[in-house]
Amino acid sequence: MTRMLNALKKRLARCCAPLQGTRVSEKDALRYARLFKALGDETRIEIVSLLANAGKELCACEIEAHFDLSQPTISHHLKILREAGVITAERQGLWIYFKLNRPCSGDMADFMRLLK
Amino acid sequence: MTRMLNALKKRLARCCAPLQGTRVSEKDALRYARLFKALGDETRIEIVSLLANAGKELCACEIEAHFDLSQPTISHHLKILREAGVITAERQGLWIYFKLNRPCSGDMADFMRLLK
DNA sequence: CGATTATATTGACAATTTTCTATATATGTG
DNA sequence: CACATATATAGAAAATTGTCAATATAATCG
Repeated sequence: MTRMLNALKKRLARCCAPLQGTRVSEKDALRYARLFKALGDETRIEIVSLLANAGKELCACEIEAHFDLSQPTISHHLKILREAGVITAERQGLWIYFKLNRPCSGDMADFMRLLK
Repeated sequence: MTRMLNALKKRLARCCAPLQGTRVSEKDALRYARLFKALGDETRIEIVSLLANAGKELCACEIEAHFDLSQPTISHHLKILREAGVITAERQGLWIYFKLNRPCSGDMADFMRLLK
């Protein structure tokens, strides 16, 4: 068997056919990763579930009251959720109210559509 | 104004009405957090998008070929995705094929339903 | 069996994340 | 203005994560 045939055989033995098609853009990959990173923490999932269950906006102190964590720690988690677009914040006098930003589930739906 | 009235006023000035209803269970919070943590990395999002776009299973070497990362690093990411139930793996001879585990989007749908 | 190839695991290091204490900022009250 | 309260920020320590080089394991081939 010639060397050429060996090379051909090796190519046929490839594990996968070559791929075409495009991957998600780097920009979208970053966007999705940021959203999921924000949700990838047990405390933050519970904050989100608290807001979802309340069905209304809650001030930071109410949220804090449900956790065994310091005020700055909860403030930090709220900031991460806010920056990822999962929640929004609005000051009313002395309090700052947080609520779910429902459009964010649009991003998640986009991602699920990607999965087909 | 008596001290009692002051205390009452303070209670009326509460930022939020007390909450009833139940939060997500701790078990579910962990489950969601693990899923989202797995997806909260740009490389892993791109692996998932690669598999989604290919529309078929891919062996590890094919996946590796799309990244500028070492083989052990990709292997590590594949393991995390596998353990979170995002992908499944099946050995066929020398190669191990990875494919999307579509039921995982059921978990995500559950979470989105939580958000209402 | 020995050699080769594909993938996984180990162990180390660097980067990032979570958490805290201490302090700052913003708003409201007397 | 001084004081109280709600939230944010800074800075540091501890835990977790992403990465790599080296090595191990598993399957195949001769």
